[in-house]
Amino acid sequence: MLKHQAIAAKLKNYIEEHDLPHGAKLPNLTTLMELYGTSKNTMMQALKNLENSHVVYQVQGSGIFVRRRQREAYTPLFQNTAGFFGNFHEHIKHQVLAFEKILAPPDVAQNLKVTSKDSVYRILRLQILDGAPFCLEESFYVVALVGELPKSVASTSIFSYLRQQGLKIGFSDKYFDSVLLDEKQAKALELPPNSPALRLEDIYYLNDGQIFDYSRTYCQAKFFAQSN
Amino acid sequence: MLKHQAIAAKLKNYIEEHDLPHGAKLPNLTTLMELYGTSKNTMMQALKNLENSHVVYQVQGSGIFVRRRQREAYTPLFQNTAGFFGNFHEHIKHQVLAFEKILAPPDVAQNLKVTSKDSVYRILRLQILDGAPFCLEESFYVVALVGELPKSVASTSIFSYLRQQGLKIGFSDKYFDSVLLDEKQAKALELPPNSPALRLEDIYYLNDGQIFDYSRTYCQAKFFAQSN
DNA sequence: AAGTGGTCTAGACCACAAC
DNA sequence: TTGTGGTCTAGACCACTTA
Repeated sequence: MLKHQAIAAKLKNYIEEHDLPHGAKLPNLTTLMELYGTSKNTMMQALKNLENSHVVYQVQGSGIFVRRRQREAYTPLFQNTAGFFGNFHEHIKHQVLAFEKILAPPDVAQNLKVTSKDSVYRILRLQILDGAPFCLEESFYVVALVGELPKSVASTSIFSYLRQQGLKIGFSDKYFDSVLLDEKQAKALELPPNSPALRLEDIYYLNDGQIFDYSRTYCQAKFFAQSN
Repeated sequence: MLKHQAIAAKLKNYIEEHDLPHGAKLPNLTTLMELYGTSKNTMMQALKNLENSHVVYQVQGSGIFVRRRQREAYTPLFQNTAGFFGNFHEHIKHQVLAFEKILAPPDVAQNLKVTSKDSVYRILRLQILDGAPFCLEESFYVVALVGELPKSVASTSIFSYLRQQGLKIGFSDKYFDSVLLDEKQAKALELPPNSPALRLEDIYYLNDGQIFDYSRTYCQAKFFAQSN
């Protein structure tokens, strides 16, 4: 763990443990630097992390203050630098509805930038959070890049497995809009048909810029995002 | 303009002018530092900007590469550090459907953290992009914080006006989910009733942590966001 | 082993806010 | 005017990739 991340975590903990209210003033930069035994640059970076994750806000010439958000029940759209549902992986269970190796359908091939003669894994899963259906996810992995996948990985975190296999996951493009669920989707999510839902499309790249995963996720959750 | 921002802008320009493809390798860090006459830290910061705005990706031990996204027609959910629709303000026209000073309705008062005896401006606007309805926005401003607003500001950028008046706008919380449009909303947006749409709720804070604006926006656009 | 990105430091200097 | 956050630099040292 990097030093600035460790410092950010400590400061965040301090704020949560002491339950500091919105607007509470923290010690000034110099004091924080001494407190955490670090340089100005590193302390600033730790504070920037916390600013980006809604924990503090900084006002030039004035001070550093605690930031609290109003609604706690919303799901963060992006968890810091982790991917979608970064910190939620632990709480989410997967029910595998389909696991097959097929030739890439045309639209999938296009998104993965492969030909329709290339093999992909198609995995359809229901994500379950606290016992209730949360998201319906259909994902496609390029066999040539991820290698052979045992069926058992589908019920856990596929990304963790791939990382263990030595794959270097880089970054992703995320596209989303609002749609009506069709009958099948609604049924899987235990919602009435024609319910509105968020559709999220992800294109995941390896470290070296190659696309290895395309996925479509449907969910009705309420999301939260931050901006400065 | 900060040095690292200026450098980021130049490098981005260079990539676009030369239409470099996804995966094209850029000069190494040391070379870039010399090229732009700056220090390692500042160059890294410029590159981080570009990484966050999807222009490049960096691979430790390997190099710095051009990143291009697949779909260009999507609206960025967050434009760099600017707010929602940061760079789009110029292209958006506003059709004012309501402009009134009222006592804060209960739900609005709660979101603004004021009492229902406090006055707020209620402004209902249709945002028009390239001649077509794009978003329907209902926003509430705390009179005690923003002062008297001339009705004419509603047809332009209210935030620009407030900044001119000396208000320091700080940050915002953004909540969103997917809903069905009711008849009125659909009609305003020229969509069939019961169309699905994205609902975005924003709570805007001043520099000093006070809430001055709460707004609800409905739109059917396709959005784009990035993650690393 | 050589090359490339990434983190951290110490200190100079700048910009804004509060008094 | 003083205090506070914010930017930039130069250089040491670390971590990863490539060959």
